[in-house]
Amino acid sequence: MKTDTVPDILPPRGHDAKRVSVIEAAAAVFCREGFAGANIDLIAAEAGVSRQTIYNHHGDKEHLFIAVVRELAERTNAGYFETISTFPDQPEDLEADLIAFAVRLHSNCICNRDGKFLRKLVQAEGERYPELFAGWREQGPSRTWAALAARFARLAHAGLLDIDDPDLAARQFLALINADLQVTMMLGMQPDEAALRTASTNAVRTFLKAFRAPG
Amino acid sequence: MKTDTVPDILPPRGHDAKRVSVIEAAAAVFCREGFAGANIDLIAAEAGVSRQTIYNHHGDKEHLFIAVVRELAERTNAGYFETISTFPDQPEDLEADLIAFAVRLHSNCICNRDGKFLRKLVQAEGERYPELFAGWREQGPSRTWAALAARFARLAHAGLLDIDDPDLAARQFLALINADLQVTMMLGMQPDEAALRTASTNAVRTFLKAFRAPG
DNA sequence: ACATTTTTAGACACACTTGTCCAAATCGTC
DNA sequence: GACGATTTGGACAAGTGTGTCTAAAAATGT
Repeated sequence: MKTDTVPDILPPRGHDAKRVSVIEAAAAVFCREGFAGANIDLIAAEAGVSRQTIYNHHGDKEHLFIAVVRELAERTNAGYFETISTFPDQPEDLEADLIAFAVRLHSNCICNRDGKFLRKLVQAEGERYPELFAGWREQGPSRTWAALAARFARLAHAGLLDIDDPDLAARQFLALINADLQVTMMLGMQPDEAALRTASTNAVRTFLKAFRAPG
Repeated sequence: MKTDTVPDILPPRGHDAKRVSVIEAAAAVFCREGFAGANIDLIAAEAGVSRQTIYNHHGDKEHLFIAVVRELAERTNAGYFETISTFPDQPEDLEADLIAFAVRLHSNCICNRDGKFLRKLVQAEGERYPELFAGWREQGPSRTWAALAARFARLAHAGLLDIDDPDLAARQFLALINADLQVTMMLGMQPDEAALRTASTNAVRTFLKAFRAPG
């Protein structure tokens, strides 16, 4: 008879803890050093794990890399959907609510650890793993953009916005969000809260000048 | 007595030709493989030059990399200024002229070989060479944004646009320009002419909805 | 044509990494 | 406490890449 206090996840506990710790460390090192420059010994040390354990779990460097990207993509994707679910569908103050939403988007998705890592890995190694990143593109940006577009379409339907092409509006919203932070992010720096608010405010103001429904 | 037919550049001809050929090949390989993954033998082969020549010219891998970034930054910068000098200061058809300008910006600066390479190198290795990329930032984006902002300010002064903060408008113009091509560029793909036109048209239409002067 | 500089090809030492193997230690569970 | 599975550390072979050195070949300028 099984005395499962809780139907725990299949693999045992310590095993799993090490697994995520490896992924975490590998993500950091792959990002810092690139695929070729990443050193498995260093990843092992940073994960607090022996090198052999990494080989036990993932086989070789390439499979480890793939596992890292999949994990990051999954998390980042989940973060996007969760944040988009807080979109202001019935805003009291449209501008303020959209600004707050943009700030959430930044801190939960674009500027957080996983988001930054994933973006960097896509840019650096995208051409080396076409199928891997094609998959990311379809599961990630395509879906999240569509989700965001649906929310904007709803605001338009409610008469608050004047939007022809909701998909385009969603893309432009995201582009404007990033306008002030492009270079900062490019160099791997972390903008502070104030910068996030400023960037979001600037973006939303311009977005509303372009798309706010007349009247 | 010197019979200089033309006051040629100081270093001899073949020497210089090899120098640029090395930079060219190195740029390509550094971008494809990253700094750590780049192989000097491969660069030499791709440049049609012996490995020793590279060491003669640049000393070691790191100095070669620095030379590549400097060269790309210089060229890209020059391209930006040249293209910005074609900004429509006295437009006949504001929308059409701005769209054409945006297309030029894409094909001469953002999507061309040097621009793509430089962006990728900044993103991949920016954290490893803080001073190098800090220099790029000041000589590049800062200056080009200011130059573009000045042009927008002029259009505003002429009563064609309604702009509070020309610097912000310039950043947002560039951000909108890229809105449709973000993912494509991220994966290192080259958008075709039609995509460039579409992206530029979408961007300029929204930009003008936000900033066109009333009346 | 000659003198000087540059380039070339190859060999070389050295360091570093990956991935494997194995015996001992540790962990989780009954 | 004992059992099986996992982890560990260390040694190891094989491959790869950097940077140096050399002598011969080519190019350059006068």
